[in-house]
Amino acid sequence: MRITAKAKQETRTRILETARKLFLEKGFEQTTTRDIASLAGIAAGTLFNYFPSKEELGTTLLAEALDEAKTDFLAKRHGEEDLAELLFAHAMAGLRMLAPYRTAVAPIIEVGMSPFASNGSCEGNRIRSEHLETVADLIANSGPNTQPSFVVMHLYWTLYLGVLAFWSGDESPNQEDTLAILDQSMRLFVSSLNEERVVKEDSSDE
Amino acid sequence: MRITAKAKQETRTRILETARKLFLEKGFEQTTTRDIASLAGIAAGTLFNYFPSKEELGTTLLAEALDEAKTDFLAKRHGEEDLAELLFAHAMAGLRMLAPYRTAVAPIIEVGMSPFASNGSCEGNRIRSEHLETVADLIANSGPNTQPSFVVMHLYWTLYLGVLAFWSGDESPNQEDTLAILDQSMRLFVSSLNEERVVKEDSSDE
DNA sequence: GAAATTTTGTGAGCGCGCTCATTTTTCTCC
DNA sequence: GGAGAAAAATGAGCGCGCTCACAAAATTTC
Repeated sequence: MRITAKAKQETRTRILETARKLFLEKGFEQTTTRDIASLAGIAAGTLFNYFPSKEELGTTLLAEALDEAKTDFLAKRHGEEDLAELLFAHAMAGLRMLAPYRTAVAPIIEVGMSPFASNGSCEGNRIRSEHLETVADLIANSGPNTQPSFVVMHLYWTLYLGVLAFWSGDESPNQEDTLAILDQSMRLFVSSLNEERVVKEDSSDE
Repeated sequence: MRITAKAKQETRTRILETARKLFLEKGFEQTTTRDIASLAGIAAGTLFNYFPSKEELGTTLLAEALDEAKTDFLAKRHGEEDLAELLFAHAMAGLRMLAPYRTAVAPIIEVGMSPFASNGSCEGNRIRSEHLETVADLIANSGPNTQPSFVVMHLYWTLYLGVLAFWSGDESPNQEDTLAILDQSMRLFVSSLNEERVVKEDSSDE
């Protein structure tokens, strides 16, 4: 049992590494699952014993990178900055880790993480909820209003995806235009948060 | 030549009507191009003489609805309201016309109108640029700063897509939650516009 | 260690969107 | 109206993601 479990794990990572290699080499859509399978030394169907879809293979790679980014971010001390700066740093940590995939991620993010209900990628959902959880924590630690509404969180995710979309196609040197958009998006988000706080205070009279 | 041109037009609209019917009946992804073709009385391949892709068939339907919405919106007088209200009304006009498609649009919008560069649907691009053009006009007529930056327009499109995404899955009665999100999004956008105006005024000193 | 059982691997094949060589129809010109 | 050219329709077929009936291998049971 031990041997088999280990072998399975090895196959899984071999598939992941092969997929990463090919996605980066030829792009996500130009890489076929048969390509990945044959280069990984397994049958075409076997790949789907390990990952339910090609999409999920992609999101798993992104999730790995973003998990690492999250660890990095939480390891650093972020004591005195204001919320907008924290959110900026948080998103930047993710972009840094995703950097190698930048030009290849668009199709993966587009359908794997989109706010449209259709999406069913479970790794994509995990990425979203983990990211939003961190954001909610940062908000909670920054002011009196502990629980941001789901409307606000939807707004955040919209803005974040907009940044990712821009970033994935950003042709400016070192993607510096992305920094401007990210900065503006996060500050805008914080201001909408503050507005909601005011509204809540108002309505708490009744 | 006349006769053929007319026949072609008829076939084209028959395809569109058939597609609309089936998309609404079974959803976009559950409808195959063969379904559409056979119900429209043409061969499978003929469909692609009229539309380059299934995706384009979908975006064409949306574009029709949104064109009509635009006409409706521009016909009404919008004299005294402030910019946020105008933008709200503009977006609402679109949502009203898209209403029948609400639960079916997600996959079409997701890939046809997404801000991700990958997308190549030409009707989708037309929808975006027409919509943004109207928005830019509304902005221009509302204040001194005639030309909003492309960063701002990107932000607008991000927020608008976020609203569409929410709306397509909104389970609240009459999608009233969508109204709240739309309102908040548009007001947020306007406030970011004003911020940019201030910044521009500041930097115009140098 | 053989038999039974469970787990894992396999690849032929399905249905999809879409292409393209070919056939069929329509138009043009005398 | 018949010959030739142009336009349009056709459907067999491709490559894709993915499934599934079956085979092979590993594990458990005796």
